[in-house]
Amino acid sequence: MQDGNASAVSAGEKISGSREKGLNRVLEILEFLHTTQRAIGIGDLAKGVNAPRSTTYTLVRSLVDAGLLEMESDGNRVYFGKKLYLYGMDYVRGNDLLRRGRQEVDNLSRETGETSELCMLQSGRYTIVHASPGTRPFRISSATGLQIPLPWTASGRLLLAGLERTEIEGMVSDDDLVLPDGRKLRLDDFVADIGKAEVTGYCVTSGLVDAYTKCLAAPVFSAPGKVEATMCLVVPIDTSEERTGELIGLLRDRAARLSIAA
Amino acid sequence: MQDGNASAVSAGEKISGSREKGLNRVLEILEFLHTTQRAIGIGDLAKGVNAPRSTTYTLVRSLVDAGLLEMESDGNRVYFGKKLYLYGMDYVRGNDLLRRGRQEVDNLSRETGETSELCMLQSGRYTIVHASPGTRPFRISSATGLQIPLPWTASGRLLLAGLERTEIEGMVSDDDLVLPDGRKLRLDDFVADIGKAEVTGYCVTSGLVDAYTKCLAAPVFSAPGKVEATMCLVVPIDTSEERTGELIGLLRDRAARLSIAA
DNA sequence: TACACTCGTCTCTTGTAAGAGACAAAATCT
DNA sequence: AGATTTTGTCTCTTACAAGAGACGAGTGTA
Repeated sequence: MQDGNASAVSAGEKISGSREKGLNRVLEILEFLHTTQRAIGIGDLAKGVNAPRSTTYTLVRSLVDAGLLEMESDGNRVYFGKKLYLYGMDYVRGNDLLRRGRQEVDNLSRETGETSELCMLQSGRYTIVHASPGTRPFRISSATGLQIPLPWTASGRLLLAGLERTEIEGMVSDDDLVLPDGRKLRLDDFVADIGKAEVTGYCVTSGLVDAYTKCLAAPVFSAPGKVEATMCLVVPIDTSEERTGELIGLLRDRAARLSIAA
Repeated sequence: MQDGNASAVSAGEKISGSREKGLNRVLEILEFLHTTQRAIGIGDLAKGVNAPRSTTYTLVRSLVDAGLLEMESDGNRVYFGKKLYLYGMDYVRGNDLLRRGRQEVDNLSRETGETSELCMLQSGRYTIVHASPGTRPFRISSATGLQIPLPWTASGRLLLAGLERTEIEGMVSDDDLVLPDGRKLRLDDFVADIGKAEVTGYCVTSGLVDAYTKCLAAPVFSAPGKVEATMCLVVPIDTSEERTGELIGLLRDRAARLSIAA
């Protein structure tokens, strides 16, 4: 059953090397475009995923023909195509949690004026699946699809609830424990946080991703004990105790509502 | 550049036959899931795209590991995965026209109460890229991602504006000319319709897809003369001349607004 | 006008992935 | 309980795709 199978052992990378399977090349291409977030020339693409140029041309042509990628009007650079958008919408349609979660997040940020996000694990990485900006003058950064080390976030602590310590270790690299400001988190503390978050049913982190915000998160369950996603609010770090409490209450309420129809 | 290259020759299908490239198999799998619109067992999937079972298992595993597909909780059936959703959102972000088009369509259907759609060509096929349902008691069918023969729609007539007759023939099969009620359209008439739509700057079709609706469409240009998309409204066939005229005016206005910042 | 790039296409070779098929275990039917 | 189908995994062969590299055309820069 899909357990820690050989290939899933994270990085791997196998020293680049020889004959690579076409499909893998394609997966790398897609992932690369996801990180660049913009159209890119085929030559650069080949460099970026370090694949041979000839191969890259062939694969890109297939993908463009299939509509997964689209050629920019300049006839050289490529980026994601309509087909991927359509498949993505299919995913949304087939996924109640995501569809309703997006809705709740949008509501929440409109009602509170704060930045709100829906987060999930995506192949072992913390991922912001949907974000709604809030109305504060200074924009709190956060974009859909962004991937962040689990230990930097409140949501990360909730998403790992119920996992064995060894499993957690497997999902968190040493680099992940180093915060943006250079401080290093101890794994023991992180594991302890996870346990605490599980029993309290929410999690707050202050000044982890940056010094000026704190992050409030509540779990969304797909089954008793199984955390499928989190909803969170990103607020200024000097938000009062009182308001923070209110927001957490609201957040937990909405997250619970989402949990119902798993 | 990219002109009618060998592979693009539509159907092809090559009588199924022998060794198929892995990537192609994957593309077929994705397309198959797009048509079924729901999770499906791996065995059935193999049948559906008629690929060997062993191959299908291998490919599906790759795709699941990569997050393009997700395994249903029953551990057998698969459907689209979060990665595809994220890539799809990347596409939206990188595509002004789509982003603003979705917005306009939502506005339009809210303001008029009618079903509204944004349509584009997707590898030679007419595709409903975004749809917003409208408030009428009877739901007019139309789903995002739906693909319909070009001659059945008003939008189809606009999207082919400016193409040579031979190009049009290449994009329309004989089957496409047969309407849902069995009537057969003459290709000449269709080509004539396209020319007419181009000069009038909008298009109305009555009772083509079904007997109870008419379809109003207006073109969205990405460059002078180049129709990139259409916006359309689907209304009851007995809508008065007067209201139809109003709606067309509104539609053309909004479509023109979309055309500005190509 | 030479020089140093990158781009897109082609050809040829060989390493390897697609596929056939066999298998045990699980699920489903009778 | 036996019969029948389906599921997931494995092995082995060979057809063929990935890759190396050469080529001409295009672009910039010294």
